[in-house]
Amino acid sequence: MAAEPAPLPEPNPELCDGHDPELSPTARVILGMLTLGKRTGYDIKQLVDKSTRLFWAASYGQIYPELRRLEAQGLVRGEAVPTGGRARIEFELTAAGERALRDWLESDLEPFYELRDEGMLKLFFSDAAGPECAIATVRAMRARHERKLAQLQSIQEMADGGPPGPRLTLALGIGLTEGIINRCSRTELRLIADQERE
Amino acid sequence: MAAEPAPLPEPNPELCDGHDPELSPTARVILGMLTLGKRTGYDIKQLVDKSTRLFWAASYGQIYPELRRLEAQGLVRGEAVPTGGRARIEFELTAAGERALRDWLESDLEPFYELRDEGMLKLFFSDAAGPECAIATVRAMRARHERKLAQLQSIQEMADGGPPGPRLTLALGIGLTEGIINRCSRTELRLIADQERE
DNA sequence: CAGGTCATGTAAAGCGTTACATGATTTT
DNA sequence: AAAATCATGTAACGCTTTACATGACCTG
Repeated sequence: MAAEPAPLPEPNPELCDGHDPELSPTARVILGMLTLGKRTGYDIKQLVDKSTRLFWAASYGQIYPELRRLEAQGLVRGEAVPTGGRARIEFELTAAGERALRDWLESDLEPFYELRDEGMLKLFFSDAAGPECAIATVRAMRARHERKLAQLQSIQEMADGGPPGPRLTLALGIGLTEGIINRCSRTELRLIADQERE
Repeated sequence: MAAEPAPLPEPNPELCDGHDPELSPTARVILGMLTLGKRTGYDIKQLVDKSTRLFWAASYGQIYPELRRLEAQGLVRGEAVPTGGRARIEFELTAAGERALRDWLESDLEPFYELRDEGMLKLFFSDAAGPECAIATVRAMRARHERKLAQLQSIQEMADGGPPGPRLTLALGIGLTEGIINRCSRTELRLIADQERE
């Protein structure tokens, strides 16, 4: 079984210094968003919420400290650009930052993937409750993904004229979500049929 | 080693006011797994790794303290059942635990859902790297889900004669994963075609 | 008798959200 | 004048993983 307790004495890839101590999760979105131009922490958060949020979120409490760290590492450069009396710090990628971003994008390390789906968990244990439990759960799952789909479709025009990366990602996301909704619908119908057969 | 000298947290930190302070995330899997009968913390971890892990994980560092907390809340009951000189504590649901589990299963609060997919993020930013980046990324995504599918199929016999909840969940999971793989394949082929057209 | 599995647990660190606190500017 | 938005940031808390530590039992 390929379970967790596999403490292989893995040869440390970071031993030879002079190279990136690996980007932290939030650093990846930040650097990525900065390829679009100079942004403030606030801007980055808005962008994330409008684009990657459904598969990669970030909060202020994560973004601001991380920007500081990235600046200390020389991967971004911040410049105070106040608007009137309003504080404002615009960040942009440095050459090292661009390199780090490309290194990450081109690395073939197993990309991180994590799903936490309470609906599936409820379905799994649904035998411990009444027979409508499974149906309600699947219905809730479908509803959530339908909302998600609507949201994705609503930003499609925005991505339309843009670069291929976001366009592709959106198209793939829409496709995946449609597939999920279909599966949920089918499961739901089958459950209802099963229930009525009794 | 008998872990008695350890500073047990206050026996009654929870108010005994007849209202559930909502199950913590890990508590949900634990209570659910205990519907299958008496289990040790170790057993629960094995079960999670073999069944729900792909959409709901749990680690020892979470399970053991949570079992203590659940016992303090009166939702589970632990009994020492040593095998020879080997320490062993089997837990089972109490009536209150069963009630809490049902309450959770039947609650219609928005179920938690969170996805963190580095592959999608890479695809989103793939314009900042070479044109093979997007292809490699989608290929890696497909590969991961193919592995996941194989794993799901490998446990299908195990679930076959069992209760409907796990069976349904597995079937849905397999369907979803197949859909994802298909989308990835199509995206991949299209990217390759696009690249060759130049 | 070595190596794997069973079984317990703790400590530290990382990642992340939430809530708070502050104040300026813009919109209604 | 109120409300929303822009913009910064911190502190507290919660969840989870990782690494560690211990030891008994089982199998080859």
